[in-house]
Amino acid sequence: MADAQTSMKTKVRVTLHDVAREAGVSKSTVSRMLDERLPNSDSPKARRVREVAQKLGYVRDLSAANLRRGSTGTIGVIVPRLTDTVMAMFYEAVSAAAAQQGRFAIVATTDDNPEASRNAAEALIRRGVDGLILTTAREGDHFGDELRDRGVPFVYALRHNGASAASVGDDQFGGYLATRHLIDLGHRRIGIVAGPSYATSSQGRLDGYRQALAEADIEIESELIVASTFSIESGEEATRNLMQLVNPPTAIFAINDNTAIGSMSAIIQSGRSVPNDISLVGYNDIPIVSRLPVPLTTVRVPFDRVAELALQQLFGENEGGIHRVTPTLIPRRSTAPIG
Amino acid sequence: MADAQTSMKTKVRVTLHDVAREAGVSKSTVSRMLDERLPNSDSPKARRVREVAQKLGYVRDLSAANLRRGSTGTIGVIVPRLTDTVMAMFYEAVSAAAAQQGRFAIVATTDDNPEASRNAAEALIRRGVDGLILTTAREGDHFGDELRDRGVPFVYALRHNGASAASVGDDQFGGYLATRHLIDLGHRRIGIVAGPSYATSSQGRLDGYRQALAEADIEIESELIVASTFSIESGEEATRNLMQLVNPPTAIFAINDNTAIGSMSAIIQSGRSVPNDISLVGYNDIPIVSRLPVPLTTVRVPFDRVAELALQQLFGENEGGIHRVTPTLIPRRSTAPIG
DNA sequence: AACGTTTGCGGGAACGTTCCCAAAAATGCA
DNA sequence: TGCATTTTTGGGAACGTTCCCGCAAACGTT
Repeated sequence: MADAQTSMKTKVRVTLHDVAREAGVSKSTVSRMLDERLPNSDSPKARRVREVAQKLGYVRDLSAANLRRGSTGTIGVIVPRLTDTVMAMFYEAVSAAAAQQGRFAIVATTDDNPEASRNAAEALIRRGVDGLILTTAREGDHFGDELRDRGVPFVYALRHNGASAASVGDDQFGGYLATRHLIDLGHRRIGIVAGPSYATSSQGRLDGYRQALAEADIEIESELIVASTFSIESGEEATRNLMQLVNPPTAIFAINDNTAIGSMSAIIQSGRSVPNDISLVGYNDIPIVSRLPVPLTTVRVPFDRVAELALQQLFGENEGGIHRVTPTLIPRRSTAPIG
Repeated sequence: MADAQTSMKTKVRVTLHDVAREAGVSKSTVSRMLDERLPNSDSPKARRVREVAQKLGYVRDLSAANLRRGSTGTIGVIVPRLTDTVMAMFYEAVSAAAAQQGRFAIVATTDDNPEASRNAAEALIRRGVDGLILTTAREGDHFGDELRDRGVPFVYALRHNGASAASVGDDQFGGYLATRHLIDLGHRRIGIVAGPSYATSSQGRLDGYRQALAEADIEIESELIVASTFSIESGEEATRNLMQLVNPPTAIFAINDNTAIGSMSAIIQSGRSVPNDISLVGYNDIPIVSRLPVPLTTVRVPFDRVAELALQQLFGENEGGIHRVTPTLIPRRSTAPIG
């Protein structure tokens, strides 16, 4: 700190006023010329101002600008945790999409705890975000109403609560794709690690599973549908149960890649192999799964698209309602024709 | 948006002035009573002010406060990518440590591109961060000098550049632990997927490897040391090379968990098994590796400690220099006595 | 009781922008 | 050229805080 004080460069902040003086115009003019929201003119005066600003190393003080403008150009993202690669991917997508609009995304985590979720939102709002993207929707979640009452723009993403505006992947279609793929490979006895009942994402995928089976005239057996969370352990446990059935499935659709990794572990521990004994499909295509010893067949969700849509919904160009983005199946070595 | 406008609550901002009026004191007093940096008194007047503030739903306008205070209480973190779970863990640790100081951490990614790194720093500085934590140090990196000249406080983390202040794990010791563990299990022919030469983290771990071998009077063979990046693919490729040696190693130390996952893949593809044929050690203990079919022995780095130290270095309570945090070995099933 | 010393409080000037508004300059048209 | 209209410009008032400073009240000490 002492260093900074005594450094050569007198660390005086270059202000709008300095630029104005140097360029021989008023600060209002400079402000206008440098306003990134206006189409920037190329009149000689404008050029000159920009040049001078550049030369003096002027950077707008965002605190001051925000205060005056009454908005911060910041959007808040709430995720359960960043160590869940899906959430990291999504946040990066939001961040990129926001940057393209000249906005900045900041993130807070909740560890899937509704209480912490409220705190996180509070922290972000205090920070003055112009809008909130929530990935933590639960079934009977009224958090959105609360935000609406407070006048904070928000949109759900990845999961929805059935009511508020949301941008999500088409989970039912994704679930359909995954299951259909297994059916096409000849499997008739297909288990599903079904995820939690509170999340619309897992429910949607489960619906897709049912739809595909119904379409192929395969009876839906409840013993093949095992609830779980989104965690690896949970996938492992659920799959262990499936493996212990008198008549175990020949294929498994896991609700996401994490649970699929757990599944794979359980399958191998039961002395079976993927895909020879059991075919396995995951969901999300997180980077790691394509590099596993047996690369995982999975469903890819275009998160950048989901992020874009969410932003559009936040900032008006787009209607409310629930927007769904179409996922794609990525076939890999973990699925094979029934042997 | 129309909704927000027409909502019941006239969305007038509650300001310091309103609280002052309601409580019958001046705004200076309110400001003082509500200043979180001062020890908050419990005089009757203070109580009253807090009470009124609470009642009116006052929240300080951070833009205004930041403008006046000249600092934002925000610290910027620059990471290559958040989809690298190590970086996500570290960022979460920083975020938590910052919260404890009443600060807020924001993050920008660089995709390991020095150019993008500069942009990221620029964006964060524009955002008015009080300090920067960089995880992207490279060998002859002069970015730090640049920041110093501009008077921006910063500290390197996880990797360092040999000169500037940094908070890192003790990589040499970690590398020693990993290698020593393999030696203790009877291995004498130990390969290393050595990571890139530009990062002090991988270099340190490699030094630890050498140290352990030297200590055990095992000759260091250059064919057992294979450079790589930090990626899964790279680990896979490096390990493939090791497997093709006339006299392949009986154990491998991979520079991080990602490369270890790649390694495992290559080992299995070569028809060998972990740990029966080859013992394998990773580094970082990212959540997934404990859940792999064969749980991975690895070295755990206390990221919360690293984060704390980094913050201390940023904000003065701590000297510059390079602070090292001691890692621990986490033995799991991927390592076994030589057969 | 008188006098320094601390403590608490309020007025008001910053902080660096943006944006309203009135005035000036440039433009168009007859 | 003269007048109406558009565009550009600068002055100055916000935005909501914090913090300096002066004053009054409370406190101790002799």
